[in-house]
Amino acid sequence: MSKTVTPAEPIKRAREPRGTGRRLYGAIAHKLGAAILAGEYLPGDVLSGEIVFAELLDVSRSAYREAIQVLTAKGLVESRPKAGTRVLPRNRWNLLDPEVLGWAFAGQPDVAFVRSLFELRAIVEPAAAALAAERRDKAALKSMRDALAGMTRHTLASEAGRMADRDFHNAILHATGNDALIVLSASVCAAVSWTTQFKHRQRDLPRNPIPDHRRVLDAIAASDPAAASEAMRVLVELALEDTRQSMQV
Amino acid sequence: MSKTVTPAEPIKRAREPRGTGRRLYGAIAHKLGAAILAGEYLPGDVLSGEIVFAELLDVSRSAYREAIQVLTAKGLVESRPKAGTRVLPRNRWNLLDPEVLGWAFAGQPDVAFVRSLFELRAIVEPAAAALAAERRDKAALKSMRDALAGMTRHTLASEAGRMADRDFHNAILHATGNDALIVLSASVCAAVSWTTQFKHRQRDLPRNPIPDHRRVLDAIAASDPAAASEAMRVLVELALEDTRQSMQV
DNA sequence: CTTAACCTAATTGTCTGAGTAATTAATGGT
DNA sequence: ACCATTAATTACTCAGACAATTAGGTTAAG
Repeated sequence: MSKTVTPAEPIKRAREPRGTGRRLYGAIAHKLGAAILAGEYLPGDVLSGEIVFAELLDVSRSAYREAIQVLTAKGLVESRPKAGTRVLPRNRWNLLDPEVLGWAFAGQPDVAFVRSLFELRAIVEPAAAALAAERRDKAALKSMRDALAGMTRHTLASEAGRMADRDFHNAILHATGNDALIVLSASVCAAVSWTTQFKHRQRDLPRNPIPDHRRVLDAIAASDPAAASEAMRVLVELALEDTRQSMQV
Repeated sequence: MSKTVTPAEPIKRAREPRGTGRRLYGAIAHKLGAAILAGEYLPGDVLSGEIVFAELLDVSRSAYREAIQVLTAKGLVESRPKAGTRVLPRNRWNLLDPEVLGWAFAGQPDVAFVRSLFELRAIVEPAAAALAAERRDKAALKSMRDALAGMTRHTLASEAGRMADRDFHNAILHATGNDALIVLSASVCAAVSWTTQFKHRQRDLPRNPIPDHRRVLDAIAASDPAAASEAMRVLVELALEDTRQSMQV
């Protein structure tokens, strides 16, 4: 059933920590985007008119409209005169957009969606590892080695460690030299760090991830596509296994 | 070298055919987005301030700013007080966003980028076909059959035929039941129709695509993942071959 | 009764102009 | 040479008016 919805509370104008949205319109977009991803506003729901909604958020219509343009650009809503702006069906959402992904993980993420992401990783990353094994140059290998060193030094429980993990997967996708895959890296890496953070939020790491990563690196360094692909396949599968335990996926 | 850039000419206010951008801010976003994708504005370039740029486009600052929010949401530009709004490096662009993809193909698309897209298809679509073979239901099979019938009835030279082709690939990705893959479908299908249109722009179709598609459909209907994957692999490879001939990829 | 054309009202879209806040770059003191 | 302070530039936010579009109801015709 589609009904017209209103915001729960005004936007906090106080400077927020950072990352949510440095500017007012960004904060609004974040708030609404997260609400939509959390299922607070359902597809088909229409956001009560610009004037009343902006009024309730205690912001100007300009700022509200600019936020709506952001959501529109990401396929979350659509606005038409007389009809209002309504939440689009889920299949129109750009779920792979890094920012949307962030909104999805701002709340309790849907287990089915997390499973989808791992399935995507299971498809893309082994293939990418194989390509990387064929095309890697010295610079790319150095990036991977540095990232692995970072993962070893800091643990995955720390922010720095998760960033190193992200860098590792990022370096592999970059080594493919494929623009489309590199763009996917932004999404995949976001998924990696979010799910990793999730695992640690609930229990501490049951398994040392370094050996898995090292096998991938060694295969790529040895220019062995088949081995790289297989090693990466195992890595993603184990990661899924860990995640499954901690969030009943 | 990064310099400050200005628009070439004002926005045509007359009602444009359709599809470019139904609203003024959409038209501005389309114009600027296409210009950026075409390399007219290079990464690092800064768009001369809001006031002067909007003035030169002959639009209000509101409309201009809303357009910039769209580009920002897609990772093409970034705005900061005192620094201006500048074009971001290419690796920040959301190249898989359907709208960005459209802008990329609005001009002469980069051959390396087209090759990247085919490589992505070659990775994703066979895997998706395999998953579809495992999980397809009657409704999904019907969608595929209908799409294939549409491709047969209209030719691929017509818009309707290309839409049917799009529907076919779309149906397969939907049949996987994987949200992440379904989102990718929007991008992949855009790539499919754009490249197909490109092929036909230069020479007429050298080969009948129906048998290739039918083999995929039959394998999925038979619940044979390996055969579906292989059939799809061949299909994408042949499509790449055709495209390679007509645009020196 | 169904269908098509028309009108109206509601809502988003666009414009203008003013003032605020953030950030960079220059300035001056230590 | 380095750090705090200041100034200037730019995007950001606000307010209010008017225009353009269209959903939905109304009327007329088939």
